[in-house]
Amino acid sequence: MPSNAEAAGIFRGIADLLDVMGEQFKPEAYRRAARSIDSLTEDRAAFAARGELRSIPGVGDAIEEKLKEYLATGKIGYYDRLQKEVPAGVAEMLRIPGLGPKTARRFWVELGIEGPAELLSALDAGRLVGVKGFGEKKIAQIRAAVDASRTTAPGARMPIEEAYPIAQALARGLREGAGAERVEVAGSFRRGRETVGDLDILVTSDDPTRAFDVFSALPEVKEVRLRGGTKETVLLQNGLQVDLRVVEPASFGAALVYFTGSKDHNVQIRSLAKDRGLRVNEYGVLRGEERIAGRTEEEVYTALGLAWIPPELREARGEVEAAARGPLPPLVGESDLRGDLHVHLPPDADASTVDRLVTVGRDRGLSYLGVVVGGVDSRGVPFSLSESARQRMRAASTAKLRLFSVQEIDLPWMVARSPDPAGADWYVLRPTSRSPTPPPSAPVLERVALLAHRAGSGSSSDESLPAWAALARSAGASVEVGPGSERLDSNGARQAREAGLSLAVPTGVAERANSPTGPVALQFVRRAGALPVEVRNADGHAPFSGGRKGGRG
DNA sequence: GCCGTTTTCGGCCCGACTGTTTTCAGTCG
Repeated sequence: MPSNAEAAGIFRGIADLLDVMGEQFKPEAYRRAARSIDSLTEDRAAFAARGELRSIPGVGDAIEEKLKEYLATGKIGYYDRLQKEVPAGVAEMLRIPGLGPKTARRFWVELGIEGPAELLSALDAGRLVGVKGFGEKKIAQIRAAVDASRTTAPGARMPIEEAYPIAQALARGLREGAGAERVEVAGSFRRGRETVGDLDILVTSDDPTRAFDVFSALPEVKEVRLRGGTKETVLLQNGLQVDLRVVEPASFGAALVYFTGSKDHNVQIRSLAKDRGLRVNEYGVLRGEERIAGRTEEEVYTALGLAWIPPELREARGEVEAAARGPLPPLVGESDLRGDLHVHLPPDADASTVDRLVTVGRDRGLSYLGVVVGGVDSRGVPFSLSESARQRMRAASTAKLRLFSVQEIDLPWMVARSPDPAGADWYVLRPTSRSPTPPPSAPVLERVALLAHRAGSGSSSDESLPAWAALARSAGASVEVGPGSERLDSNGARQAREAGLSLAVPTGVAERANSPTGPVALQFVRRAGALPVEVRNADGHAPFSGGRKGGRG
């Protein structure tokens, strides 16, 4: 079955080839369609079946025809024809940073260079020397970029939970060292995308040079790529690229909107502004030369006649139209969380671990915690919380913060042995590698609060999800959303939500203070558009709290 | 190639940065 990602990939390939051929607007049109198809939560085929391909933003007559052709034959003739016109290597040269379609075309047409390898030998042979527009620096720059692109995978994206501590450290370094009043990490990081390609950091400072100096000297930074009056680009030790921009306070909101994106969201609000005789850029909303908004994001959206839109929703999926109609319903937020259904303590947890958990839980304003007291670990080995920790759970559970015991069950294990009914207040079902999809006759237990379902590795269509959804529904269980291999990503969460399932968010309450789990999980459910009422641990009641006393071990 | 509460044709975001330039082209985000 051809996937959305494959179709999007072909359209990107078409865009690259058209770029090299010197087309003006078609490449962007194909890329826009590709982005749109990539972000679909429903398989494209389902749209085709209902004749709704045209409802996908960026898909018109021509691209609809090509999608239909792809669905029917698995190929797109137009792409095949283009590939015959342009050598594959010419489009490959676009992957080299700093080398765009104009240059690739010139190399190909004027110098007969048909790919990165030939480019390298041309450089070695000195064939670029004396060519108009190619000075000494430019040639050195191209060589460095070609060399770098052979060793590092271009376009590699980093999981957001991996980027999170790095972003926190950079922001902290800027706050402490550069005296920046406001520091905000924008880009896809702020939108809570599963992966980030780079980081965009915005700061306010009246001394940009000092901010750049401080930033370049942070231990995470490997080298400075470029530095101008308002912007610096660096490469981190781990290969991640980070852009730092210094903006004045009167423009901070506009810059935040601009650099948070997404690209398609920005395009949409710009065209909206144009309709109203306004202009939006990273400095503000302008009527003629007069800046009418820019200090805060709210100001910017209001000036455009829009309600403020949470960053997680800024993907040009209808959020602009909704914000034009009025305020958006508030998405689930940190302050809505009442408890955690699924808290893991470390293997050596004792009474003092429980005490620390209680302190953090109280500080976070939570009113219940379901602590895992036993189950099977990822290797299939049974584990059990120590007796001293269990005793402290019973003692420390209060009306204000109740502690519940949770038993984890993985599916084959559950089929083989029924769990001790007295052992837990509720259960968490965990799939294992041995049970990718539940059997139709999977037994249904009582008091299953949570299904920790493996995410479809970031793909937008997860074929096993319907089976898991059916199991969750029949068990009355919620599905866990968040980073990691046993939780749904935001696409999965959106699908689950559209299927009417309730969601659950880990709080990261038992993890170290700057752990990404809680904040990233919250971003994922928000990207799925979840309201507090759709999130089980945000609805004010502990699951099954009426029937049993907490703290049984 | 897409799109439209002014348009079915004529637009298509726009500013920063770099390098090779004497006023700009290319790339990037």
